[in-house]
Formats: sequence, structure tokens, C-alpha cells
Amino acid sequence: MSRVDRSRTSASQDAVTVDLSAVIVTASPDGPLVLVRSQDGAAPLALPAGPLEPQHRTLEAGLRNWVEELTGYNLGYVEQLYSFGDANRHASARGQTSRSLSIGYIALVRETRPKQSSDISWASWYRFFPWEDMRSGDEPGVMTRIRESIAGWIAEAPHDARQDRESRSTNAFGKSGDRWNEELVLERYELLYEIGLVPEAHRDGAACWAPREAAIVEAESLQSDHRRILATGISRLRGKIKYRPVVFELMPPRFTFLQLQRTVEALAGIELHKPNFRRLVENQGLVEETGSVSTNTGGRPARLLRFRRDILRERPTIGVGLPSARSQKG
Amino acid sequence: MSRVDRSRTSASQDAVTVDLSAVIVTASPDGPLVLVRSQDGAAPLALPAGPLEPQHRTLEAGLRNWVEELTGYNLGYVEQLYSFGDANRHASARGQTSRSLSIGYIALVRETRPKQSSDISWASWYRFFPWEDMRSGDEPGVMTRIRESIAGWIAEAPHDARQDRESRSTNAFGKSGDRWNEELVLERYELLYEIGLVPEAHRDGAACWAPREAAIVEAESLQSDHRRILATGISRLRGKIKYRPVVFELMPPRFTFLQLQRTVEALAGIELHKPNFRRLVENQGLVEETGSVSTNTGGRPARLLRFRRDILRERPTIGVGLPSARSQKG
DNA sequence: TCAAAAGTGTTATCCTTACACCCATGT
DNA sequence: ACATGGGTGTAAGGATAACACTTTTGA
Repeated sequence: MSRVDRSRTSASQDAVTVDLSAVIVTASPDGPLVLVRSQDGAAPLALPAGPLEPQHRTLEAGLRNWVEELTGYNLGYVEQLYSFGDANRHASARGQTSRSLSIGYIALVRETRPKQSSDISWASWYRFFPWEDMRSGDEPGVMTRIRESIAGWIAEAPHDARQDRESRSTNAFGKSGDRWNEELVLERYELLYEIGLVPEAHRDGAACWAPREAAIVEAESLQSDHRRILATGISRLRGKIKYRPVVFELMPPRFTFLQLQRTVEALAGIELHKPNFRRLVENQGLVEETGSVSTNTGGRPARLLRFRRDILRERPTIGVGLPSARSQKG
Repeated sequence: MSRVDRSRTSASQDAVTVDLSAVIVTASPDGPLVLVRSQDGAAPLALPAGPLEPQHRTLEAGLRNWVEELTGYNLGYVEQLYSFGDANRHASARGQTSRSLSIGYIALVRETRPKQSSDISWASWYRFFPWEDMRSGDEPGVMTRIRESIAGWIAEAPHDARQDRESRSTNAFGKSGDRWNEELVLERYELLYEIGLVPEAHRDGAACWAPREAAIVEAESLQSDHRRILATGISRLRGKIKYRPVVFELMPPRFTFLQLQRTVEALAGIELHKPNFRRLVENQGLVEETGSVSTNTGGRPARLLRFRRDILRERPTIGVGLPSARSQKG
């Protein structure tokens, strides 16, 4: 038996516990919401997680199972994000290396009704990533302060690291003049983590440039690596809406163009050009008219649309209009 | 403690063994090669897999570790693909549900030298997916035979399932007149599996339309679900080369435009337009001239190029030219 | 001279993006 | 009247994809 076969001798493996973490997203008039679990006392919020159980035929079935059982929500779209498995993910006090493996999922639900269960609630995902909401430019100024901190980090770089820090920061946050790249959520979070602008970095004992006090206070943190998982989910969703009709999993049965646009804008964290958005969606054949109109628009009544569900069979690889990444200047 | 917290009571979990499966790819003049492990006797080939061990700090570190230790290959690009965890992935004879979780990775290496180890070797990935090589159209006719089988599957559909089968097949394999979508490797494999045109389906005991004898013989199978993992890897790589400069991980230090084009074509399984490919790569600033030329081209000598490594810092989100998916007709 | 591959020029077409403008309703 | 949002027209600019053609080598 060759060494490659070691995996079959399970005696050599350490104890592994597997849980399924879920970024469960819905859209409200106030923006994208994510399901969070509040823990005892003043501990940070957490993403809901459930165990992988023997009777689950597949991983996704396991996830759907415990989420629906627990929340009653019917998961529309479900997608595996990533498997996280740092050995020190939960540094155990007893020094034993019991590895905790976490498989992250993103799921979309339509219902926003609050749960009876007291420790589960919806929270805007921008509570945890305020710098990702660029719909009104840098309105609260978080971004400006981040850029200042990054500028300091670059300025104080040792000579050989300077170029690297410079390019890493412009890759994640862009040069002024570039179009804001809304997809690089994870890259930005990881840069902030590494610089030490995020409390998790200090909690994990990483060697950071920034002092613990500099950790951004405007943003709320999450338990263990859940903010990283959430960042992964936002990134994936922001990418996906461009080439798959997933936004409609978050829309009511009938909606107007502007409602659809606002939802996309809320997810992407950027503003879109109204006439072009309308035409793009129209030309793709993603929607059809219901015949009725909505009068409570505040202006001229708007035609009510419905998602053309058969498009999923005709052309599943189609999405909703966002400025293409290509339009970024070099 | 709420029910969401069940994951922490690890007593309720079943035994889980985790291994890291790897799709290790290199490029040769004859096409894309993948590392396979031959087992005892006439058993099907397998992807190499290694166990997740306690001392590995991260999952990717674990993978790099055992691959480099075992093969000596230096993994350039490594990316997690997907976590597979069907309960019946290895149906155990003793009826106990020991779940085997497998985390798939794709890795690119430059070296093609064969390994001394006798049970490891390189194989063209088109041995396992002959229908994915459309560089010369449907030269061996595999595709034609598949289309015939699918046509039968559609024709014999019960009335209510017919539309569904029709659209699923055109989504995966396209209508005649459409551009071949090289990215849908997994979708095609899964459709063939479901129809029963692939031996794994019968081995797994799935209820299939096609009889066991119809399972495509021109294609070689792999152990357990390894062909699905390979399909996932090919899909991901074919997608990735379009917006990340990963092809260069497979190129020698100096190469000509045509060599680069042939490599991309081999990976994507389609032919490209030479003048346009050249200009696209040129304009993206992905390569620079070395000054020297290659004379053994069979024609006019070609300028030798090198990959501009600094592009990874300047603009990591850039790739090599392939016909855009958008150019597909609706 | 011819085959084979390296390169260059050019154009039709489509898509994106932006700008300008009119329409219908409530206050 | 005017604010607010709904909705249409159009044109500049850029990228794609196809076609035609010249250049340089070896046999």
C-alpha cells in the first residue's frame, strides 16, 4: 500500500467535528438582511450553524434540513461557499488539537417575518461591513478613515514591503478614479484583518501593524471567523447576480423595475443607472408584465412585473445588469 | 441553550474522516494532463488523496504538504473546489454510517517529469472526458453518439417530463448553431450520469433510463466520485483562465504566442482565432518580449515572450482571451 | 517555389454608458 | 405648479469577431 493511501487508515486522523454554517440572506426595503444568532451576555453575534448528522444524505440536504426545522424558512437558493478548517479555529483551553471543520453555505429566503425564537434575528449585513455600502458614496466617512489608516500602513512599511503593500491596497480598494469593485469584499476584509484594523485580528493574536485601539469601531464584529464567512457570502452573491437570475429569489411575486433595481443596488452596495438597468433586464427577457400597476410609487404608477420562471430552463446562465468589471481603468 | 447550539454537543455527531482530494494539472504538448493513481489489479484509476492531519495549520497547507512530500512537485496555484460528503459515498459493508468527507482541490504544476513512484502517473484528462475536447469539432464522433442517446431519452420521456428533459439537454450541450460552452463540464457529466450513460450511475445503483450496456465505452471511468471531482476542476479552471492569469502557471519561462494559445485551447477544449488571441493577450499587458526568438516553429521564427509577473500585483483580475459566454444566442 | 507559421490592418457589429428628454400621478 | 418617480430616444465609445493580407523562415 503506497503512502497516498494513508487516508484509508483512519486511525491516524484526529477527531473532527463538522458543522454547517449558513449565511441566510433576505432583502427588505431597508437593505440586505442576514440571519444572526445572539448569544448569552455581551458576546458578539454569530451566524447560525447546525451539526452534520448521520441521517443527512448530502451536505446540502443536512443544511436545508436543520434550517427549515429550526426557522421554518423555505430556503430557495442554496450554494456551498467554502470549507474552513484552521486547526486553531477554536483554540481550546485544554491544548488538545480537536479540529473543528466548518462548511459555509449561502442561502436566500423570501420571507422576512421575524422568528418567535428570541435568539435569532435579522440584521443588515452592513452593520458588519459598513464600508461595503457605497450607495451614497462614502456618506458616513468610514471609507475615508480606512484609507487614512491604510496610507499610514503603507508609509511606515519597510523599504522592501512598500511596493507590495501599495499594490495590495489598490487591488482591494482601488485607486481614486477607478470604478468601485463591489466584488472584492473578502479581499478587503482580509487586508483590514492583516493590518489589524479589525478586532478579530487582535483577538486571534495575529501580529498587526495597527494597535488594538485602532480597530474600527463603526463596524460590529462576529464570533470566531464568522465575519470572514459572511464576507465570502457577500462576495459570492455579488458576483452571482451578474450571471445567474438569483435576485428574484429575494423578490416578491410581483414587483416594479425600481424595486428590483433597489434590491440589486442594496446587494451590490452601489448605485445603478435607472434607464439602462431597465433596458438590460427587459432585453434579457428576465421579466414579463403582469398587466397591473402599482400606484403607491410616489409618482407615476409603475407596471408590475413578474419573474419569468421558465428562463431558468431556457437560459440559466443569465443575470441582472451591473457595470462590468472590465470597465475598470488599468 | 437553543437548538441552534446542537453543533457544540459533539456527542451527537457520527464519526467523520476527512481527506483532501487533488486534481493536479499540468500542460504538455499533447494536452492537459492530470495526476492519477493506479490501484491494484484492474480497478479504475483514482485521483490522489491525502489525509487531513492534526499538525496542518490550514486545509490548503495540508494539501500542499502531502502533495509536495509525496510527489516532489511544487504546487503553483492551489484552489479549493468543493466539499463532497454523501453519506453513501463509500457504502460500507457493515452497514454503519461512517461518513467520509472529501474536500476537493485543484492545483497547477509546471513540471511534467514522470515520478519514480510506480503507482502515480500523468493521464490526459480527455481520457475521462473525450466529449469535452472539441478542438477538432466532434472528430471521433463521441459527441454525435451522445446526442443520439440524449435524443432517445427525450423521445421516450413521459409527457410531463419531456419539456424538462429537452431544456436540460440544450442547457448542457447547446442547440446546434450555439457556440459550444466549454464551461459546463459538470452539468454535462451530471446529465450523462442521470441518464445512465456513464458506468458510475449503474455502479451506484441509480435508477437510470439507459441500460448498463449503453454506458459510454470510449471514456474511462474513475474510482468512486472522482470523475465528478475532476469535472468540477475542469469547469473551474476553464472559467478561471478568462479572468485570472493562471495559464502562466503551466507555461515554461519563455514561450511563443502560439504555444500559449495551444495551451489555452487544450484546457478550454476549443479552437481560437489566432490574430485576435494575440492582440487580446498583447493589449492586456500580460506578456513582454524577451528579445530572443524561437526558430523551431516550422515557419517564420516567433518572438519569445515571458509572463509579466508584476501584473499579479497591478491587476490580478485579468485573464486570457476566450470567446465570451455572452456571444451565445438565446 | 511552396508550405507553414508569424504577424498586421481593417471593418462590421454589438454592447455599454451616458445624456437628454417626455409622461403620469399626488400634493 | 412642482416634486417624484416612470419611461423612451439616441449617440459616443469600446470591445469582439471575422476577413483579408503581408512577412519570414525551412524544405
